[in-house]
Amino acid sequence: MDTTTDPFADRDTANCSIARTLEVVGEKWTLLVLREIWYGSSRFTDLHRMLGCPRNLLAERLRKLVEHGILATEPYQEDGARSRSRYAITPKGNDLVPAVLGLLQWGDRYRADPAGPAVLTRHRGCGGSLSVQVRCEHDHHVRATDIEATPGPGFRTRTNPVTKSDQAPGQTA
Amino acid sequence: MDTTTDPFADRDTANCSIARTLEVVGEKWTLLVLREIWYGSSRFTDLHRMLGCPRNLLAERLRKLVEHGILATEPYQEDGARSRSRYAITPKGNDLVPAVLGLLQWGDRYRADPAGPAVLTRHRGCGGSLSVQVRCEHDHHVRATDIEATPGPGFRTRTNPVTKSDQAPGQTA
DNA sequence: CCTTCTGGGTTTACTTTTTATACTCAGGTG
DNA sequence: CACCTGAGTATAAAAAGTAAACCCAGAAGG
Repeated sequence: MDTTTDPFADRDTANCSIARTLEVVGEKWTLLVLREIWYGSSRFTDLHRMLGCPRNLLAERLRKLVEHGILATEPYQEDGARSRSRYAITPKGNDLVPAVLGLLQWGDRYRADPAGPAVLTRHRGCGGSLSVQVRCEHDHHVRATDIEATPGPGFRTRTNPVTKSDQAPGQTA
Repeated sequence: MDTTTDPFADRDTANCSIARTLEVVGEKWTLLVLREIWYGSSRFTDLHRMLGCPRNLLAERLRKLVEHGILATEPYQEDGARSRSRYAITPKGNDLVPAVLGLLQWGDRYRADPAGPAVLTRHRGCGGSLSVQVRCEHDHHVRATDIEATPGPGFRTRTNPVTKSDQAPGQTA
């Protein structure tokens, strides 16, 4: 590792989209709440029964997911009952599917039940089983070892809060 | 939701590959440790400096990742120094790339710096930028709303710990 | 041989999250 | 009016995370 010329060695690690995503969905239960909603639950009590998590945490997680526009509440009414609200996934929430399916795929490969995966995912209609893939814009399959990370437009170093194109290399700590 | 015929309504939610994956990599800092290693760090001190996380947590996370075969330690030696060990990602660890890139992609879309993503990922060689995609085995692009989940071979209900075709009902716990 | 330095941790005291369980509140039903 | 249900709040105890000090092995200097 050449730390003197690698711009990453001095980058501002707080400015990271992985970290920012985890700030929203990285707490315990959050991704599992979404899982249950994808699997068909939508009401507080159902989510609580399926997850077995503390009720206050469930309430808090739902609030945060709604705040961030990943879930939306919509009113519903069972007859002979007052109107209540339930939780539905939004398109922004659905954009988390590749990430979560990536976790599912890894778990299926390395940590599934001896009998096999508990859940199979299929393309509705065509019925084909799914996989999460990394592709480049020329549609090549990209293996982990063929990924190259470079500074983007929002890149910042620790010492230089904003990196513009004419930026001189910063010094190490 | 028809809870009387939906097998998912009574499924054993603990038997889930998403949950099992999160047991390994779902704790705070774990995925960020992997991020740093993908970005090029490998030594304890470098990881600690980049992440700014508590040293004991870093040690614990590294231990767990090694235990699970996601990282491996390998000895290295700078001259005039004793041999130490550093951390390298394994193929099993690299299989987490789609999931993590999924998180990155979501963060880039919804929570990036106003200037744009801090980091660009490219296909080495071809240079094309990357995307994480869900595809079916017939290579169709699959949108979140076109995903269907069905019970797989390891499927269990709460009341039936193991679901085989001929299974008699067992007791819980 | 003794002291100091460095990388790679461990210990400890403290704060924040999570957990479990009890309680509340707004309608609707008998 | 008492009671039930879904959807939460409140609260106390346990677990996880944090910050900062401490430790240890070997190399280097004196």
